[in-house]
Amino acid sequence: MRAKKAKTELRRTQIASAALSLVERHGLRGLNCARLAEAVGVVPSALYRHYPDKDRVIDAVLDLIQGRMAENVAMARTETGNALHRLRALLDRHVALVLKSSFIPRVVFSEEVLQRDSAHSQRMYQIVDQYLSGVEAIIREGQIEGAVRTDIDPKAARQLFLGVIQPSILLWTMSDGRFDLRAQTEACWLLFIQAIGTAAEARRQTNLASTRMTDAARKDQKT
Amino acid sequence: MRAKKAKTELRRTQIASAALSLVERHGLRGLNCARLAEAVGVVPSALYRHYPDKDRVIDAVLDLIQGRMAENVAMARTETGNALHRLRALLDRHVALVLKSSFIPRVVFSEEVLQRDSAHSQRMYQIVDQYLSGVEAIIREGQIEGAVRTDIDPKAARQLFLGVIQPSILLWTMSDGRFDLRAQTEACWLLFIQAIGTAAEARRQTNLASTRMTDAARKDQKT
DNA sequence: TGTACATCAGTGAACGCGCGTTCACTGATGTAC
DNA sequence: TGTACATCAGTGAACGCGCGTTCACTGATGTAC
Repeated sequence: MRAKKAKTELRRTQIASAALSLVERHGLRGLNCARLAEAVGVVPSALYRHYPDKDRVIDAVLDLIQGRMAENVAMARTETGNALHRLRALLDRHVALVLKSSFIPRVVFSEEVLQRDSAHSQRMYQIVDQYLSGVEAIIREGQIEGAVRTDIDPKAARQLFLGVIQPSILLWTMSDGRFDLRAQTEACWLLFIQAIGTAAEARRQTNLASTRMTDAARKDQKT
Repeated sequence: MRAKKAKTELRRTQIASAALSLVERHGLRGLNCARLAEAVGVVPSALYRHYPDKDRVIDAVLDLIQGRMAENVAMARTETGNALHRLRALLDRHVALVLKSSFIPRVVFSEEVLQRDSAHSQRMYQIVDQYLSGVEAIIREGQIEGAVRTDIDPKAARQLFLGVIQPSILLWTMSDGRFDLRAQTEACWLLFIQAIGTAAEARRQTNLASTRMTDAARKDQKT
């Protein structure tokens, strides 16, 4: 059956978002021309009317991913409460994104693209760097607000923020569900607060955490 | 030219270590039958006299990798000084391994294998878990020695230890050398110490770090 | 408003590449007598 | 100790698969007169 003709501008966005969807669900490995064409509703060779090659499609996917991550940061920054609350909100969003079975953070923070093609490495680096710039901005605000210690290096802190999430995602991916992603990031977050929070904040967050834990336990008993 | 015949037991180890060497230098992507056979000095089909398929070769590589990482942990644990020194030694070994252009840690702590085949995920999980068990053991020793706070969760701490290294390796890989791996892990290590070290140790390590930094600066001026 | 033509998105067959793997063979090495 | 045979590692050609990509074509859509 012949697909209805569509303007190339429309098709380009259709292809890009279909590609993103495939990547979300199956990782970059799951993105091939046959599947992509099927998702769009055309034949594989038709893709070449709109993109010169597959790498340009991947570029488009990276653009969309960058947008989503920027959105996550932007949303977190609108949260009420102090800088640590906003950081925590970003962490939760990140975890939620992973649990929503989205491959996006796995793709960005893994090395899937890197080895295949070093041109995409640059883009990836830029995306991660932009994300971490957002983290750093929140941390600096925290230093002004008095929630974050002023004697710590914001560059190091933004790096370690990623360290709170990334290893947990890794192990969660490997473990096939046995690894408790939420609990582990929660535990690492607590340590992170001990490292960067002012003394008062560190105490406050520890108390908050134990509240969250008993809340979760109560919820578990109910269900 | 016909290769000299060799006992299959010998060939098996030759193939495994040639495969490891390829993986070290080019990642798992760089491991294919043609290259592997060439490295061993036989023809591709000859490999099938010794391994039933490529996945069994990868298994052998994972065995070797597990050995290397276990060795790293074992060596670090023989270091003099307290638990934080030993942990720091392990961190240095890990970074050194990466800088020695070895792909090993990248392979293990990335998701390269995972998506291709979930059978290998299990093995990877096991390897990482064993590594982190070593880290956890050191942390618990630290709690007994009084170098590590007793009110922190060793499970979380071992996770965050990985978080000190992994994101830095990621960015270093992407950045094509622009990212300073040593400096960044050093900075994250300092934060990590703030999180898990007892108050006295945290102060001590901060001082040590500033000494290391001026040492490095002096060294830089010399060269 | 209708006709003639140009444009351009969609098609299906085919290509070339890299890859893991098979298979009938060769010939060196080891073993039994 | 020498001969006959079995074993088994190495060979090269070929296969099948998945993949990205090309190309001559079709036919719908838009445009000029």
